[in-house]
Amino acid sequence: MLEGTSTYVNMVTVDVKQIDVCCAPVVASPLSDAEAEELAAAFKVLSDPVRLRLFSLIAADPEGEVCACEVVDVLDRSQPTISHHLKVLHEAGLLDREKRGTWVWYRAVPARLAGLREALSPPRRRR
Amino acid sequence: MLEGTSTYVNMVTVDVKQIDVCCAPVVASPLSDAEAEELAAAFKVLSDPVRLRLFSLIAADPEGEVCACEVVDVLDRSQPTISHHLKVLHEAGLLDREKRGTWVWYRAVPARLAGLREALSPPRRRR
DNA sequence: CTCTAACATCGACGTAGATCGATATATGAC
DNA sequence: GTCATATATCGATCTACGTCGATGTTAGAG
Repeated sequence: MLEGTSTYVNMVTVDVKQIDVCCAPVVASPLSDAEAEELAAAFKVLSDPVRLRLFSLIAADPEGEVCACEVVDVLDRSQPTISHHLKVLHEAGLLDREKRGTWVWYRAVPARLAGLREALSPPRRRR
Repeated sequence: MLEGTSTYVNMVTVDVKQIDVCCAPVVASPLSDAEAEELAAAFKVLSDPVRLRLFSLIAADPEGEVCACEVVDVLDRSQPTISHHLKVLHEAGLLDREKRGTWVWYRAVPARLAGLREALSPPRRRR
């Protein structure tokens, strides 16, 4: 839900996937091919150090949001590279994006992170 | 600690690094360069669908351990490819490895998964 | 010893992706 | 309108890595 991508009719539409809780716990039962693809794609987004630092920078910010202009100079990468990584994080549902005038502000999406954490959760205790 | 890798003597052994809790929560404070590198490397291991299915297959097994010979035919990959992925998972500390005769048995390492889950945890509540 | 099966290693190939400079687009100031 | 700044897109380059066939290694059976 949310994030509607294309509305009702979506013919091909590779994604729609990423959204939401993402996946059942890896440890609970063997992942299907589709589940594995989806989860792997999510972790791939987190598998780059620059993206991790970008996300961390924004998620840990006391104001709760950060202007892109602030992070461009912090890490040792060019502006196009930073822009690229922010886009990847946004498309993965990890960052919310809001344009105000010339600037773009980013906020972390805690629910998305929680979804990934769920996938790493231990199985339900049996009694 | 734990995770002794090969028993006492292990000569070359590139790692030793990865071990343990891995990283402070991403959301708590901005990651350092080193922390980001380490965490990214960990997530990279989980960013391949075949590896995820392999790990899931083993972690979800009721016996708690799985022979490599059982998983070779399950996924649609060659034996060298499966062997490669099992090695990556083992070196990342996600799988324990025990050779018995001709066969090799793998077990999931829950603590390692918990470490990664920690890194995705929300920050401590303030009061 | 020979033979066979399980697993690992090697080398090569193909694709994905991180990076940058150049350039395009958008917004506000003047 | 012009100009400057913030951000996005494009195209090219370089490297990382998933994959496989061929081959090597180890272990048990006979």
